[in-house]
Amino acid sequence: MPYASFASMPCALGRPAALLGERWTLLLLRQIFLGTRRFEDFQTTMAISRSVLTDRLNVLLQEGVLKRVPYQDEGRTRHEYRLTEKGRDLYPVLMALRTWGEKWMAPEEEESFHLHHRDCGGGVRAKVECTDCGAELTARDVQVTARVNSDG
Amino acid sequence: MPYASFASMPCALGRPAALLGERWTLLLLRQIFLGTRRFEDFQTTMAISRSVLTDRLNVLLQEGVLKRVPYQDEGRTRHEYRLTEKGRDLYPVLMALRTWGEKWMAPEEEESFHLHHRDCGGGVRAKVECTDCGAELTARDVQVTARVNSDG
DNA sequence: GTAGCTGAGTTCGAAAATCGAACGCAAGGA
DNA sequence: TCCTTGCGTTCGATTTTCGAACTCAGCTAC
Repeated sequence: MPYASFASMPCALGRPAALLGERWTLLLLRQIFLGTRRFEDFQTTMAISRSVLTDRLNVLLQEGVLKRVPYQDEGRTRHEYRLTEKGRDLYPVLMALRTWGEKWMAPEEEESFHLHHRDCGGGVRAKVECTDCGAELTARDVQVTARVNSDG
Repeated sequence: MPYASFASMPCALGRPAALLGERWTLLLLRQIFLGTRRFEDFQTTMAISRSVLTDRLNVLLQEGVLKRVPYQDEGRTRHEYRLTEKGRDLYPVLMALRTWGEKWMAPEEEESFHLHHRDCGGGVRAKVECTDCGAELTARDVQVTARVNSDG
């Protein structure tokens, strides 16, 4: 099975994992959540090759994570890449990565940007909870039950 | 900047994004959370090439996400790959991916495996919350403030 | 002891992905 | 008309990945 065919695997975790697990895609989404919207800015801040950047943007457009939005730049029409609702909904994924990174990959008190709740100024944290009782869950609290096939 | 050098970028989101954004790594973690622990089983269930599997396992070992644990198999000692505490802490990342996948990438009522809270049987969901007031947050509720440099 | 089996890699040539530098192009402006 | 800018495309060189074969250690059977 080539890597690309995971895009059609029957698993609600596997498909996103394959999509976002392509090289550059997570870093690209990070940059977008930080506010970058233009081809040129992605290319210079990430130092990604232009052809790969084109490809990754197109994949995310096709998946409906991004959309191209026209805007006026000194009288002429240009386009920028913006998150769709589907794309904005990836926020918990990025925040979960950041929460993990702060706990396990931060060398010291480094913090290149700070996030806080607009309303109350509090910090931001990803967590997993039970939809029923509301308890916060870890891997140990969750039972996996296979439904269709063993590779889930 | 080659892709690999993101491993040392000064960003608590960028470093994990670069680490888990390597091809196969997210799918490998998914497989581990589903219970796979042995080289041979990874190789056959994921259809990844053996050399790349070796490389990805070694990276995760080196990062302290996985550990090699000896066990007895018909009298002889073998090793299996298991999550460390750091690795188990990636659970919210995987759950955030799955929560997103169920909402946005599920073709129908497909569900290849089911997750539920051991104690009460409820469903499992990732979310982002304010550490202060406890409110559930979306990207729009969060303010980003640069600290060191603009590329975050 | 020696032949076979199995899990866990390693090796290596072919194919695919990525890089980086140059090129193309459309829409203004000078 | 020529210049600039943003946004790609193209293409040869390099790096990754693939896939099949090979190695090796520890057992089992004979």
